[in-house]
Amino acid sequence: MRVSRFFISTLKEAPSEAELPSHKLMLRAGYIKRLASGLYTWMPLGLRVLRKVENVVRSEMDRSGAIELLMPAVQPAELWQETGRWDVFGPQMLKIHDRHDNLFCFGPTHEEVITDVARREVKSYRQLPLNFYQIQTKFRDEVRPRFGVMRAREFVMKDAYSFHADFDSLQQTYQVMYNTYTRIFTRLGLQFRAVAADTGAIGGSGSHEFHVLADSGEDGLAFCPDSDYAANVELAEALAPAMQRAAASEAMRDVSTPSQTTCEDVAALLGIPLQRTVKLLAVVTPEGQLVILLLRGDHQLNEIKVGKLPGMDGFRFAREDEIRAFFNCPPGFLGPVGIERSKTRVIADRSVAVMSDFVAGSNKPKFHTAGINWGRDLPEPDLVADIRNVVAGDPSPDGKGTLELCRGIEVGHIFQLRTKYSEAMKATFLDEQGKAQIMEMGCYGIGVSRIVAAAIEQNFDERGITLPAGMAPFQVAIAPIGYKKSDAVRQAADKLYEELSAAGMEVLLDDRDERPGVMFADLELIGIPHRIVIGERSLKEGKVEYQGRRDDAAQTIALQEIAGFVLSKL
RNA sequence: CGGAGUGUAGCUCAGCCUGGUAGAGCACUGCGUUCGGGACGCAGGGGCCGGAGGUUCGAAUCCUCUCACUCCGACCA
Repeated sequence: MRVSRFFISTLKEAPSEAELPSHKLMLRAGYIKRLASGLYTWMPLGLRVLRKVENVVRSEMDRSGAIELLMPAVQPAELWQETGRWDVFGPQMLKIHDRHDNLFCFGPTHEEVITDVARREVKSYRQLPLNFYQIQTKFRDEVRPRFGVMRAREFVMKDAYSFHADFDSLQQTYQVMYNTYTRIFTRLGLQFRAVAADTGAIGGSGSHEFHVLADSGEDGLAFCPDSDYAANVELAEALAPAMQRAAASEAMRDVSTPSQTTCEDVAALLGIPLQRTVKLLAVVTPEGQLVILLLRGDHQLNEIKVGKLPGMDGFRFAREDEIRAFFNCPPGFLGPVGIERSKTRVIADRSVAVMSDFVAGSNKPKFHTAGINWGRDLPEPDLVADIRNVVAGDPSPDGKGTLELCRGIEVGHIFQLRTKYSEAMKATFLDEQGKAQIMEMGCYGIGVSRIVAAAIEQNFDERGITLPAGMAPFQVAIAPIGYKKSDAVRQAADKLYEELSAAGMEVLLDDRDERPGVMFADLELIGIPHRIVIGERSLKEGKVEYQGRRDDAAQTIALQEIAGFVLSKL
């Protein structure tokens, strides 16, 4: 491709909305342009990168035995009403209606549509197993789109759905997909980790997420360096402390905390470790009951774990007026002592249940209570459960060593759906006995457009994007110095361009006749892995200059050898 | 959804407090000089100062409402 016939629009300064390196660089390099919140145009350069990712995903999916199809982006409401997800999915789903006032949505995912395909098309166990996939634009009306295409509302996803005669078959395909995903992310040159995961709104049983490792990632991951345990923090279990609760040694008494409303401030004032404090969170169940959650001062609530407790699915945090009405005390001084248990439930985290002589709010403004002990000062909790996020240093749930934490960008997620959708939509087949059976299902997603951002998050330097050749928009750039002025340079550049192109390389010839600095800056910013500079000076000696995008310095290569040299690099 | 902040040229931003003819750098057009790391000079084009209402002789500037965007939070009581 000649730059004069292509479209490159780079920026010296990044638009102020961008925060992450990948977002800034994608805007500066002209990969993407923002249209509205969470909506981006893939400009020609960025589209080339997106297509490369798509192609790797497609080739590996094909290789795994999955079969590509393409479903409509717009889906009728009735399908979603069949599975009950029309309401469950909530405001994340973009609902639209046609001229006849029929309801549709712009598909956030395609379980319903594909299950409809399967129940119409699959009659016999002989047709199973099947694994369909598509690469398609999805729309999810995110609460807070951010980081460019990392968390966009409209994005490109590869979604696959498998159908099985039995659970064994599902597990086999699940494992094939696990291996396929591992191959895809390895081929793309990404540093990633597969972790056990929560199933969220998609549902089902077993589930793994694939995360690209990055400090800017929105997900916390827990892993054990001494074993193969790895899980999303949402899911990672905090084991019950091995220690027994110590006997009470202090008398319970109120302490003045005039302006200390957080555990941190109270601990600092009293000169005690944060681990000696307990914080109280008031939540409300869908039935309207106020429930008290207790956590150690240094721990964080895990809302997903709470949501899985009996009666707690769909809980929300109490509003301040509800708190004042219940405790007769403003937030900041709430505690578990003296609570009328008949009106509430007290759920204590496992680590809180073994505490003694602890400090919590007093339910009196400007005071906290110290020396609190279970049994003596208040009844035992109604429920002891794991409701906190694990922290670094917690024992690994598999009993082998301690956990470490890191952050990741979720780029893939595989689920064993089992019969959640096939049952609701009556997707059945006839088994060997001619008896109707419900199909087992799996589903497997990859955030194709997100991968582009995640890959750049792992591959950049102060000059721009440094994507590996498999993902870069072009593989080789030719930068002629004085393209229009020097016949020798122009002829050599054109000839080399033809030669490399004929060899099957994706070559970008910078024939803009720009000054060298401008060319170099652009080519580095947009991330071309290999650059050949042709100038009059070295050309007289039959030489050109080569520099890899990640090299510190250029090297001189004979013009006759450069094609073979670059080819060997690819 | 809650909090904070920002909306002025394609991009980055100044001007606003203290109302009085709308600015700079980059980008863009033309001419010239330059030509191996984002050149220089001269001459240009480009703005309903997010929108609506109000105050005022006069509003980018003050007031009210509204919309959009960004960040933080959505739990730490």
